[in-house]
Formats: sequence, C-alpha cells, structure tokens
Amino acid sequence: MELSTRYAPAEVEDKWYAYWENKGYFRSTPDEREPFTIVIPPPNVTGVLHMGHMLNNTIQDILIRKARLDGKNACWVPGTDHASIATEAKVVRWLREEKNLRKADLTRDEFMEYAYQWKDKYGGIILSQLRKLGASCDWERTAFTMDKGYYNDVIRVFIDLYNKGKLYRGLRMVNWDPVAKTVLSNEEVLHKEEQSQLFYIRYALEGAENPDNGIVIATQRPETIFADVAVCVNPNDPRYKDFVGKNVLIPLINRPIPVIADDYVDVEFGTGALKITPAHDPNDYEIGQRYQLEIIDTIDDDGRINALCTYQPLVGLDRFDARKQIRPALEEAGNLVKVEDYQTNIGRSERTNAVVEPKLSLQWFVKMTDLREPAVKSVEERDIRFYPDSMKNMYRSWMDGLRDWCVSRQLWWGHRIPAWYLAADPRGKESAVFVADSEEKALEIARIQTGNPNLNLQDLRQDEDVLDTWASSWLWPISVFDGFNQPDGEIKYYYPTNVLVTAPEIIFFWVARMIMAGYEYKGEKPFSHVYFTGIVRDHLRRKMSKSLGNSPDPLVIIAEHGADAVRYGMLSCAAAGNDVLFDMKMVENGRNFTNKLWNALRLVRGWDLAEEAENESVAACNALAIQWMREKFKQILTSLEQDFNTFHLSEAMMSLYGFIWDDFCSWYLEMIKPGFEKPIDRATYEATLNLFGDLMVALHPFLPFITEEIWHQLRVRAEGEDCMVQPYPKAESADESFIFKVEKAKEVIAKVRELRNQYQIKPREALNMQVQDTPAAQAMYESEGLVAMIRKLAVLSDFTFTREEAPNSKSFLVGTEQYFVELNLQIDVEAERKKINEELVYQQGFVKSIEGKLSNERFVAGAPAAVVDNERKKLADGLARIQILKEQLEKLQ
RNA sequence: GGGAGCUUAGCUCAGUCGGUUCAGAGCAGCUGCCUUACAAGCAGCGGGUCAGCGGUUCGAAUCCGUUAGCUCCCA
Repeated sequence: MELSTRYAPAEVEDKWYAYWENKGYFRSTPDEREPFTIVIPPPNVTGVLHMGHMLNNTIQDILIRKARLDGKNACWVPGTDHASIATEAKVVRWLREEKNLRKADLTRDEFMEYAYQWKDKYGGIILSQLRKLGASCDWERTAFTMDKGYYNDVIRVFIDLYNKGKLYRGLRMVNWDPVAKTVLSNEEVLHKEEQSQLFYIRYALEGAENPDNGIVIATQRPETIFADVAVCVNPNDPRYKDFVGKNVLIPLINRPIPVIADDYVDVEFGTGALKITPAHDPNDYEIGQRYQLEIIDTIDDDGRINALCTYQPLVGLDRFDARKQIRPALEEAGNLVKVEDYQTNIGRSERTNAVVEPKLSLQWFVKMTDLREPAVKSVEERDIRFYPDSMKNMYRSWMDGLRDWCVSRQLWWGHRIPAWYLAADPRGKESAVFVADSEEKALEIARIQTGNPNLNLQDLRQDEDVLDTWASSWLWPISVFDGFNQPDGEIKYYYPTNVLVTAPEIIFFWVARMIMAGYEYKGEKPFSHVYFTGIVRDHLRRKMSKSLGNSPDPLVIIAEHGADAVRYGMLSCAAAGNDVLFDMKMVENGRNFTNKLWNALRLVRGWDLAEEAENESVAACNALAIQWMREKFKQILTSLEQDFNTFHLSEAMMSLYGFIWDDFCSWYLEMIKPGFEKPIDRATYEATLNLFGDLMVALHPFLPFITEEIWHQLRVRAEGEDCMVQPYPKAESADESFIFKVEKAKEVIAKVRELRNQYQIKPREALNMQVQDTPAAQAMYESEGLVAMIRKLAVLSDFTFTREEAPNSKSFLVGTEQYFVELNLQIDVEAERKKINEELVYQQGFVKSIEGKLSNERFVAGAPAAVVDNERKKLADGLARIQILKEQLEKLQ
C-alpha cells in the first residue's frame, strides 16, 4: 500500500477514538490492579471548549493514559457542573429571546422545567468536544452536579452540617449583585481600579451658631449619608478632640448623630473623619457592631433608594442616579466643601458586571473554623502536594483569613435549601426554621418544635434560595463514586483520587473546599497531588478571551492540524506552573512532528527484506546501531519517569521529541538504512519494528492518535494488541560508556560534514580519513561496528589508523583523538597554524584552571572524591590534547 | 499597605543536592542543499556580564543580603 508523504490526521483520529471506545478501553471498574483516578474539574454545563480546557484536559489525558500503560486501573471521571448563576442567566435570556417569557411570569416549577429543557438541548456540548481532543474519559461515569443522586448528597450534607451546628443562618454583610439580585462570594467579585470622586461634606455641630462649625467628612458615596448613624474620628487626632461625644447633623435632613472615636480611622486619609453607615459598608458595619449602633438600610435589593431614606427627593432612584442628584442639593445647602477626582478599587460582579453593593442580609453560612484544620494540615505537611509547590503559600494565606462561607444564593437553578419556615412569619423575620430532606419531615420537626400538633403542610413555607454551586461541587470526588450512599462500594477503591488538574484561580473556590469536604466526610484527603496549570495567554501575554478575540477556536485548529498537533502545541509551551503563551507556531511544529513520524513509517515500510546482511561490516554497523538505540532509550525512559513523577510533562514530551527526531530518525535510521535498491536484513528489520513500536507506546500519552495508527501500520496486530493498552517500556540502567562512545563517533561525523560544508565538497563524494594511532584510539575503535558506522554516515572510502599525517589533510580533535581528512586541495598552512594556536591557548587555559583547583588543598580535602577524580581526569585529557596540538604545530613548521 | 513568585540566547523556557567540558533545549536566525522517508525536509553554524551590587564557600546560575524591574494574590 502506498502511503502519502503527508500525514492526514482527520480520519485517523476519528477512527481510533471510535475504536477505543468500542473496545471499552476508557471504562474502568474496580479490580485487583492499583487504581489511578482523576475526577475532571467539571466544566460549566453551559460551557464550550476553550483553550484553557484544552490545556487542562490534555494534561489529564496524558496522566491517565500513562497510568493505563503503566498497568494501573485508570479511571477518569467526566462530568459537568450546573453553575447556578451563569446557567440561570443563560436560561433567562433564552426564555426572553426565544420564548418571549420573563422569569417573573413563571412559577418556580415552570422555570425549572424550561431550565432542564435548555440544559438538555445546549448543556454539556463541551463533553462531546473533549472527545475530539482524545480524552479517554470513562463516559459511562459522566456525572452532573444536579443528577438525582448528587442532588440528594448535597441536601444530605446541608442537613448534616446543620445538625452538627456547622451551618447556620445569620445576618451578615454580603456582596450583593443588584442586577442578578443575589449574593456573591468574595471570589465572584472582581476588583479593579476605577475613576471615582471623593465628596467632602460638612456635618454641622448640633446647636452651633455658626453653620461652618462642624466636621468635614470625605466619602465616595454621598447618596448613603441618610443611612449614617455616627461620625468616627481617631482618638489621637487633635483636630476633632472637642467633637467627640457631641452630635453632628446629617446635611439636608438635620438628623443628629454622635461623634465617636476609634483607632480604626486613618488620620491621613481624607479629612480624618469617617461617616459610619453600617448598612452599606462592611467596615462601618463592624464599627457599628462594636458601638451597638443602629442600622438603617436605605437601599433595596435592586439598588434603588428606599423610603428609609428620609430625604424624599432620592427615594425610588437608582443609587447612581441618586449620587448625581444629591450633589446640587448639597451645594445649595452649603454643605459640599469640594469634590475631588479619586482612583479607587471598585468591586463588580463577575457575572453581570454590576457594581457590587455591600448589603446586610439573612443568609445561610457554613462555619469554617472546624472544617479548616485538617485541610490546612494536610497541605502544610505535604500529604497533599501542590505543583508548583509555592501554591501552598497562597493556600495557607487564604485559609488563615478564612471567613464563614455564605452558601445561599437567590436563584432557582440549583439545589434548593432544605429549610422550612412558618408560613405565617413574614419573610426575613422567620421565628423558627425546620431543616429536613422533605416537606413531611420538616412538618414533623415543626410540630415538635412549636408544640403544635395541628400544623399542616400549608403552614410551612420552604426557603426560596438555592445553594452556592461550590456547595455542591466540593463533594465531587466523593459523590461521583456514590460515596455517601455506599461508603463501602466503589469509593473504597477509587478514593482518594490521585491527581487534580486545575487552574490556579479556583484554588479557593474549589480545591480548598474539596479538601475540607474530603476530611469532613471521608476522614481522608480527596486527592494526593494538585497540578495547577497556567493561564493560557497569547504571545503578547494577554489572557485569551472571547471578548478580546485573541483565542483560536480549538475545534477549528484540531480540524486543521489534528488533535495530536494541538496537544503537542499546547504542552510544548506549558512548562509546569507557568502561564502558557500559546502560539500557533507550536501547533505547526506538532504537525511537523506527526509528519516526521509518518515519514519514518514510510521509510521502514518501503524496505525489502533479506535473510542476511549484505556483509559483515553492514551487520556490525546495524548491530551497533540497535544496541545504541536500546541503551539510549533506557536513558530517556529513566528521565521520563522522573519527569512524570514531578509532573514535568512538557519536558517529558520534549525529551521524546528530541530522541525520536534526532536519535531515531536522523541517526539510527540513517545508520541502518540499506543502500539504494538494497534489502535490509531480517534481524535489523525486526529490531527496528520493535524499537519503533516501543517508541510509539512511550509517546502515546502525548500523541495518542498517530501512535496508535503507526503501531498498527508497523505490524499486523492480534486482537486487543493495541498501542493504548500496551505495557509502557521499562526504564532500566543504561550502558553509559557505550553511549558515550557513540556520541563521540557522532561528533566525528559532524566534523567531517562541517569540513564538507566549509570546502563545498559534495555530501556523496567519498573521502579518506585517518585517526592518530594511540592506545586511546585503539580502545575507542575496538568495535568493528563503530568504524563501519562512521564510514557509512561520514561517507568515507577509507578510515584507518595512522602514525603519519597524509599530505593536504585537514585535522580535527574529538575527545583526545586526532583525525585527518584527506582533501584534494591546497591547505593554507598559516591559517591552519592560527587555528591550532587558538585551540592550544584555550586548552592551556582549561588546564590551568583545573590545576588551580587541584593545587588548592582545601578543594582536594573538602570536595567529594568523585568530583576530585573527575577533575583529575579532565586534567589528563586536557594535557593529552595539548600534547597533540603541540605535535601538530611542529609538523606544520 | 501585606504576602508570594519571577528576571538565564532574539522569543518561550529547563537547569534536581552548590561540583562532569555547565551555561542547556525548543523555536526563530544564518549558510549550503529539491541527496531516493520527509522542503511540513536534510546537513552545518553563530547567539548569553545567568537583572545589578555585596556576601558565604575551595567552588555560586544555584545559598544569604540588598537594589531595580515585572507578574500574581490578599486588603
């Protein structure tokens, strides 16, 4: 069969993916083998494949495929996350645009029905896209955070935490998104420097005759002054000493508020006087708590000023409109001293971009204090290891400042909070709460708690809110194995999982919380290693994003260059722990590599076979080549193992790339390549097929498709004898001195080629070469194969020992051996002497520095023996080279 | 403001325990080749004050201090 000179990945990749899947190779069920488990960081159900997923999942697939080849029972659990806020926003938009419906017009049940419709239609596209990448997930295990079983686990955990006193309902300052009308976690708020203004407003002293007698405060939010309950100054600030304990008047409404003193106030900032507005600022809230001040909440859930603001003109206005309105009013009243431009950090909602409103709100919280301890310890003591290790610093600092976790969200799409209240109680003022996994059980509890046996279901009302998405996904490593219902089932085999591969930005959202959930519910870590990938950026270091339009569509580039090439491109710029500067150029290099492999296959398949080698010299050369390849492969495998163990996947791949391209293709295949229209001997052919096959297995985790294809093109394989399920070649110790010899021979060949280049001698014009006859040279060329190999690759008609330099020859030095190449041209003696002299000067310097070291007693005494011995050897070699160079100079006299 | 990390060739990065002819790789670049697997290729080559300064050490890209620049996290 003729093979095209170009590798065409498209049909090959689809073919093998379907083949593997049909064979059930992705499937994992517990058996006697050692498990190797990865749970996918579940992508958002609304998501489509982007470059970050490509990187993340390529890495997971490499680890999983390697483990499988290592003979482990590899299990990669895929799935998606319901992503409460993001998905609800998409569903709401879909309803509005396609169905002309608004959420407010629907009941909760109707909405949920539509939401599931939407999810079935558009959700989870990403999982099918992962197949294009070659992801060897166990698709039968595909999980979703709102699957029935998963849903029940989330509810069960809520109730359990509540009953253990680790979950409570409380009034707290939260980040409020007035557009989505829901609370946000700190991590969902993005802070950025923005241009704002600082308003200097005078609060007159109560009872003072002169209205200018007062305190000037500086605020960014003048619209909130009607919610002020105090003005606070630093107790050591002489400017305000006399005001403390007195009252000042809020402008426009003249409500008196006290002046208090607290260290919190920074004398330097603004005017050194701070208005205290506990309802609208987290720091003010804390100060308010300390002094038991009243709370006046003047902003509604949608960000409008409400009637508790006693300054009527603002009531009903949006907070930003109110800010515009109040300026002229303050000016007119004479209270506005000045307005300054001011750069400040503004927090905006990650989802809606609305300016986040600090808001006091009744929410559910998980108490973090108890959950934290084992999670901190396991990372600190490296029971869970982070890659890169320095990520644990960030982890520690976040854990140190950990606050209780607000888990309620004012949405419908998600796990509804299993808490009921008395229907008669006004919302937000519930006097009793009943937590249970069903309405009926809640009613039972309610009857007991209230002492009223006549209560019925109509008397109860369920909490409207759902749980934070992370309050479900933190259970992922347990719940996907049904670990709550069947603690003695599969989970015993698969848990703890081996590696979590994730992006650094969710270390707090997810990694930390999974660790906490792991210890709380399994008494054990959820995973042993956490590999943090970098952020994928373009070559200008800009984060790849849809809005910038700097991100290629992964599916398009897979279609163009093949998944193998994309995996290569992704990984070759992904040094562990660093950001990934993605460059299409790298994908092209990957494609070139697949093409290289393909052409090596074409070469090997094109050979005719003979039983015996043409002559002894050829046989010796081939035998040497095979031995060299095998020894060097052992070396590479050893470094590969090390790279895998330390998650240096990029280096692992690049070392295989170099080995295959340079050593296998450029050297080995050239060594054994038969002459024009000559056959190859069977022994060499068989060894080559085996080597090539082994290389494909070694490379398989990185480039799964082409390796499987070539594996099958090399030989007719038995049923089930597939690259994907072979044993990975074993790393063994290699014959280093033999490898070193061949490396030196390669250097000799390169020198001859360099001379050809320099003197424009055709590559195929055979030359004569001699090596100076010394004991070292005799030792080096004991092996007939080495001589034959050099003759073949350097294209020499003759290669012999000599004691006399032939006329008109050029010489060079490799190691301590001197070589002479006969060239049929006049040698420029002067230039030659100059060159040798330069070399001599360098060698003399080299020797001198080593002599310096060796004559230093402290070095000889202090350094390890191996280091000293090596220096002695270097010295001997250097002296030998100087000797040769000197002799050569004499001859040129 | 607090913390973490980074700075090595034109670009992106390795460099393990301080010690091998240690200053590396890939890409880019330059020179010559359409040589019978591959021009998506082959052969060869040139690139670096390891950010600056100081210290420890027989010995520093590597350890310590310091300065500068950059990045990220938290407030």
